[in-house]
Amino acid sequence: MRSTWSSGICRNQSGSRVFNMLKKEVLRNKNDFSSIYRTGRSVGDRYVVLFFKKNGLGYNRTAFLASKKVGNSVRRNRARRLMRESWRRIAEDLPAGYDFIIIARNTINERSFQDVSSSLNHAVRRSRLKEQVK
RNA sequence: UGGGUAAGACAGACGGUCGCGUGCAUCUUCGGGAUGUAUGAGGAAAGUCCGGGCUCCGCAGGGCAGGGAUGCCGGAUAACGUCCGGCGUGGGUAACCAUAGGGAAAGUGCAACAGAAACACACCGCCUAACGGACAUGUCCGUGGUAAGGGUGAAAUCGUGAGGUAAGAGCUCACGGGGAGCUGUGGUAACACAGUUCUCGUGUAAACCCCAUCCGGAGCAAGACCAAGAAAGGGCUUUGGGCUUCGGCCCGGCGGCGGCCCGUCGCCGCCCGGUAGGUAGGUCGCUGGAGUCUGCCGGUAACGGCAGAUCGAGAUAGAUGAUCGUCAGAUACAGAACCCGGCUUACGUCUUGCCCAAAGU
RNA sequence: CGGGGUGUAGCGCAGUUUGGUAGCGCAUCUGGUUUGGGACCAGGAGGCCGCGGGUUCAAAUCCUGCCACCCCGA
Repeated sequence: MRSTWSSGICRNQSGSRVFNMLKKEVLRNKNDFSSIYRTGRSVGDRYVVLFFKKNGLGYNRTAFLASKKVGNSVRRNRARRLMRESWRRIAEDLPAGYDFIIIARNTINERSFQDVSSSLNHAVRRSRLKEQVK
């Protein structure tokens, strides 16, 4: 009876599915990465940098990166988890057919979920993706 | 109470909501979908410093040289450079801690600068008994003796006292110190203690070396398989030499087996780009093992034996997060990547034993 | 994840094998030369030899732990 208690957040009752990241929505090919870096657009904010580009598919693909500049593996994992959780809450409002790369800056250390989430929201707003769709 | 020292434990818990990996079951539009359920990082997962398992190099073989590692004794272990218990040495008021700790009377090398001299020494100093010379009955010069004193140095011939002497010297003696040999006692042994004989110039082997013991190379990106794309074609000629019963055998060449030899395995002409590998993907390897827990027994201990119970990650751009509440308060170092045993390094909280100091009873 | 290498003056490098003096080039500073500058000439300063222990009388060098950077392997 999950749909009963989660009716406010989950869209099962209203017909659309719950947002989960499927495996095909993970960006992993090396050529796609260099293509996005070369010809895609980018938006930077205080804690994250967002790259994006149209991919010609009917769905979005996303990658979360934290380089060694961020810190050791614990800090890198923490950064990616915060970014992924933030992304999960806004991803279904984004237009379909894009590739995204979300990169952690080293300022992300010691930051709370609230900080990272608002930073990522700010970056998405500045990217004007939603206006482009309209 | 303060300081120190040793050993051990934990690594927030519980509940609500959303989210993630994997196993299993069911459904399925077969999609790396859905639902349910179980489970889901560490004491160091780290550094990659050692030791193994496993895989490939055909087997992992022998000898030699060379190289590497270890190095008190006994034990533990699959093994170790690890661990345990002892011995010696050093440090600390103590509890306790550290210890690459074999051999320098097998040989070679090195010891800068300073200093006269660093396997043997005479610069200053002391003496000149013996020998030679001069003046002349005592001095000077030569020659020679001397390591007690000065000075140099990290290090200079065992220390103190007495005898002795021309002056001195383990030259002699007393006491003390070091080393080697022998004997005895205790101990499995390292070693300790006692006696006795001889002896008294250093350090360095984390310098070469000697002695004893051990060591093949790479590493899961090892390696195996699957399907896909692409290529497996042509020419010159008779294809290492010999024998042949046409199966092969002997010799030779090339290559592999970390170096050489032995041994062994594979291959055998030339040319045309000239050979069979390369690219990206998937599956396996991939977690049940020197496993974990409990009890009993043996052992000072490391550890071992027996019995019972139990299954606790397996990702592949890489799964543990977000948020709310309660507990007095809530966290440092930090994330499995083939698997184990250690070492080292990083680090929060708590408990216990012991030592020192001060005060009180 | 695994394998290998390098850290010496502001920069680029010797010296480490065989332990005792830390050196070279460029840059920098001072003086000379020039009307001035460059070039040239002469002189000087600048180093806890990546960090911590150990061996040794003595360590950049030998041994042993850390740290940082770089390279290679699908």
